[in-house]
Amino acid sequence: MAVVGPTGAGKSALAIGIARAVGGEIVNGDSMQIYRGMDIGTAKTPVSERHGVRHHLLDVLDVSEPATVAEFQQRSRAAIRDCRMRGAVPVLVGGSALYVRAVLDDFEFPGTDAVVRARWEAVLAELGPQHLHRALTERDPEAGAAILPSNGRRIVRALEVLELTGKPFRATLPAREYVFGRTVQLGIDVPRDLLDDRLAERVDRMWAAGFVDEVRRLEREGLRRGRTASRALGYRQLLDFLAGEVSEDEARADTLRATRRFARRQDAWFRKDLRIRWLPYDAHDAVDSAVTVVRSMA
RNA sequence: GGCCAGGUAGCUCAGUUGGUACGAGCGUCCGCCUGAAAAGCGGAAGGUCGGCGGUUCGAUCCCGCCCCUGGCCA
Repeated sequence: MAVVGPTGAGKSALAIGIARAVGGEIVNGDSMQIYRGMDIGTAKTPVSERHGVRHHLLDVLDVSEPATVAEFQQRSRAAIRDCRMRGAVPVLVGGSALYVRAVLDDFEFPGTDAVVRARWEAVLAELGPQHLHRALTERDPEAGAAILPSNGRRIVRALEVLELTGKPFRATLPAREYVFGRTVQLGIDVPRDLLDDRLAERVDRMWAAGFVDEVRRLEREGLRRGRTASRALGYRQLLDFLAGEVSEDEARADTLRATRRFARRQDAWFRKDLRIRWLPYDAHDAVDSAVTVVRSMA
């Protein structure tokens, strides 16, 4: 079972409720909660609120290490298999839509090579995305047509895959088909204006809980050089503040803005997945209905 | 009460020496997304240019009055 929805919708609490009711375990599907020490800013469920439910893939990376979807996919699937083998219901709690899909659906990642990647990135930095896009179109017209000339990141990856595999880069997402049997996704539905209010409160709470100090501490542990972790919501803005580039108030306002934008994007992404069963955010019987679903599949 | 600055997109502000507002950033809405995805990229919708009157062939830009905001002076 997967619990999805925009950030701040209440996924973690619902998932823990479900896990307790059916003898399940939580598998983290959040790209930033996998980092050790990123607690306040990622709204990681404190141990005291986990009610003894086992959590997988939390705190497994150092902030200076990069995270990747492919690696996450492997680890997450391993955790799910492990749960199933022990008879526990794995509950994937997903804030990161791509991560969730990479786990549940038939995603195959063609591999990567740091040297090849670095070379194309150097070309990108020097000549710009338009130039690279022409190079891509020459070698793989379909990928060239599917990827916008302004999107340097995707162009680089396409060229990397092309060079590595010698085969054209499939620039479109695979079909929505579960790889595991008996899979269900539950979405938490929150009206946007209400979500906006909640996110504002959440940012306030983070600040009150010492978010700035958390980032200051992580900065000493190498957050700034962490390719992935340094881009996390709030962390990025606070690093700018600590570097003296913006005021703390600006960092805070910007964090809220970015969080809202993110919530909208994630919501849009999940909405398109018609397999998701949506529950109202304030449904009192959410755990019960989830349990019914799980039982019906057993 | 007087003086100064200002009133242009939801917000912050550009701009037009009078001839259909070239606007920008942010926000909003929508779309794309396969090894950085809490990332990256794109598209769209929004404006009686404070109000009224005058000058003019024509005023957001000129003149008058009024209203509002901020600052200074009394």
